[in-house]
Amino acid sequence: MVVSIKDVAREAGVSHTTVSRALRGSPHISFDTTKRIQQLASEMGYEPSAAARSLKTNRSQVLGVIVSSIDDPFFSEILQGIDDIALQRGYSLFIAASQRDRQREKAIVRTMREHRVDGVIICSSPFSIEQSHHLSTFEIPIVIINNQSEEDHQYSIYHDDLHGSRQVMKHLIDLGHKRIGYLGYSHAGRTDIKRLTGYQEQMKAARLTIEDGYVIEADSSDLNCGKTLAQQFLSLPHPPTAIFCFNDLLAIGLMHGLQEEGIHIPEEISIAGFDNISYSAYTNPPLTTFDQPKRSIGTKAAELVLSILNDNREQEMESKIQLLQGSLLVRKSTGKPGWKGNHDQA
Amino acid sequence: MVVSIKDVAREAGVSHTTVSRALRGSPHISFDTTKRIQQLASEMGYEPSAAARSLKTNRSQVLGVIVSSIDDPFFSEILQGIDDIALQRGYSLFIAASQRDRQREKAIVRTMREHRVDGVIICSSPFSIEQSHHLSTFEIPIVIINNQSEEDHQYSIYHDDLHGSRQVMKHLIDLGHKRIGYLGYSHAGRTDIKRLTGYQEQMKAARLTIEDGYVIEADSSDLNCGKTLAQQFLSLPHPPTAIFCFNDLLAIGLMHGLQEEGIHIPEEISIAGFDNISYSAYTNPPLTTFDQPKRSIGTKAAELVLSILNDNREQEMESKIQLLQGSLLVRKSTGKPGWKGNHDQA
DNA sequence: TTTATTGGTGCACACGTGTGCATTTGGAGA
DNA sequence: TCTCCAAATGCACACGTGTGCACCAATAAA
Repeated sequence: MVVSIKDVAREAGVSHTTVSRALRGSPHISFDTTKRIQQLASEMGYEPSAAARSLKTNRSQVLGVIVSSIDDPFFSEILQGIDDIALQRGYSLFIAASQRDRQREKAIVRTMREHRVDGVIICSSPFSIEQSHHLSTFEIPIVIINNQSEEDHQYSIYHDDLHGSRQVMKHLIDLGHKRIGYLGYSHAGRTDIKRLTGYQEQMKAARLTIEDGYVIEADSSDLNCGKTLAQQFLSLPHPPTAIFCFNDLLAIGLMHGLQEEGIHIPEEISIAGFDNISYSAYTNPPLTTFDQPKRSIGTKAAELVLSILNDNREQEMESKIQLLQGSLLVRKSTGKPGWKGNHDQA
Repeated sequence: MVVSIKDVAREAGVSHTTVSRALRGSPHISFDTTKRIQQLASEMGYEPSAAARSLKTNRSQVLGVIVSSIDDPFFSEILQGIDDIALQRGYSLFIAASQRDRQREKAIVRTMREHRVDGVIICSSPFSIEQSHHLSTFEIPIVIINNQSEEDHQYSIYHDDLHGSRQVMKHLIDLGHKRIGYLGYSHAGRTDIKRLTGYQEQMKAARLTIEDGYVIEADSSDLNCGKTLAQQFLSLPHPPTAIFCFNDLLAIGLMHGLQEEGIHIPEEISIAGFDNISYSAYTNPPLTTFDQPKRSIGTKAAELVLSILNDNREQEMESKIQLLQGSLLVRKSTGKPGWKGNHDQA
């Protein structure tokens, strides 16, 4: 049997009002009564009903989180960050995976609206604008992580992809590479563009030419697209001696595909990833990558939503966009070109 | 402004009762009215308040999911399975990570009780019994995935670890290995015992001796405990020629540690994992492992909770325990012993 | 015309909690 | 003893939804 505030009241011989106040520590209630009721409620196993409270207060104490996919290690680390803050501040999380499926997105948004979620964190590459508008008309604060769409959003957390991309490219160029390829991910709008821009910019700055076929845009960021992509790079007239990948998953897949073709990494081709998911320290060779502060991104996002909720709304209405920076992580998958003799003619 | 059932009623010129019935498709309301009101509600952007409904119906349409850690790839695949069913059946998910921390567990259970979650799926290795009792006194149906504690739980989904462990061991023995080690995970109670049992049983059946130090129990299942463990195995008087690991994360970590010591896999030592997380197909060499049907485990668990909720309670009170089987997945990390000459004396 | 029936709708209350206002109680001051 | 004040508590309503029951109107049956 679920015990309500009235049950406690009956047991304590007071009105439910008194119980309500005592539990919330209202100054109108005498110290003795407060203590006695709190004690009793705890003994009776009372837990306030979030539903009833939320109905009355218009606060659900729930945050919605939308990711593209739960089992993408990149997202799950961000989720951990969000989870930390949420639990600590007494919020629960609705977590749902959009799977980049419009139908699912609609269902998710509907559910979150029904539950009157206090805020939403979107961390899903191509989350449709129309759905987020749908949310915002409900006056639900939304924070977008690494917003991929073209238009800016009022509250966002970004990772500084341009900076990261430059670092990776500088590293490759410093090693002496001249023929560098880029493996992108077409469904990641803005992020892919930033990383590609850094690539192009640094190539230009170093007066290196981007040959035809050096830039490939994958249409999935799974591990398993490595094989075909490897062959695409290898079949070029002058295959690159280094490939900068949009993220670690693609890099690992590509590395695997290249190794299956008998290519030695980094002796013949250097590979660099991006994001630093936990696996990439354990690949063979360990992957050089850019360490994006995923956990911080999660915590910052959660803190931002909560601050929007709790701060003075009027005063804080200016938009808040935060830019976080990571750092280059050099491991063993990158090295000087031609360690083992370069059998292609330049 | 959030629109309520009353706003719709006012607009439609009927009572809120009629609106409530029309939206739920009650047969008492005329077809025309029903259609008209549904249309109007949709135009006005009405979404029923889950809080109010839940208060009245005692159903929150929310399931709680407790995992040890969100960024463990094993759990996240199970989560995907749960998420699929939940979304499809109109349930939302509270997902929380216990991090094997008593304090967090308490907070999670409290939050779930407050929200009057309809059911809970526990998928967290060492979730304390005391907390799940705490939940069950609240009459919340609980399904436990791969229950680790010693006492059985009424509703559970298990993977057949004994079967799996036997398959892996048979594979190693068939390859001709005689000196086989086992790397376990001490915090996984029952699961570790089952896998270890399969190991011991098959060793005995093949009349192989388990030398001192062949069984090591790690106290973490992270990737990064590989190095020290590798040295532990290598420093044995007769190092094993094959090591069966409790799960893929440990196997990958160990493989990495061994490779850092210059050991060739599988030529010098064969490594087998367990679970088949997505990454294990992309290690170098690709990992031989046992494919646990993680997604099915998730969907079965979700379906089980929901069936407990919706079926006739009285009739279905018998306990339901399901046992799912996976299949062996032979990749490249296992091979015949002594391919490259075995420099240890037997 | 009256009565019984049925389909359609509204009234009023309930769910559990929070809050403005009224009420009670106890004690201090006159 | 009476008055006044403040501290402590209870009453009643509200939040948004669902439901038993009563009500009304229209039609069929008598």
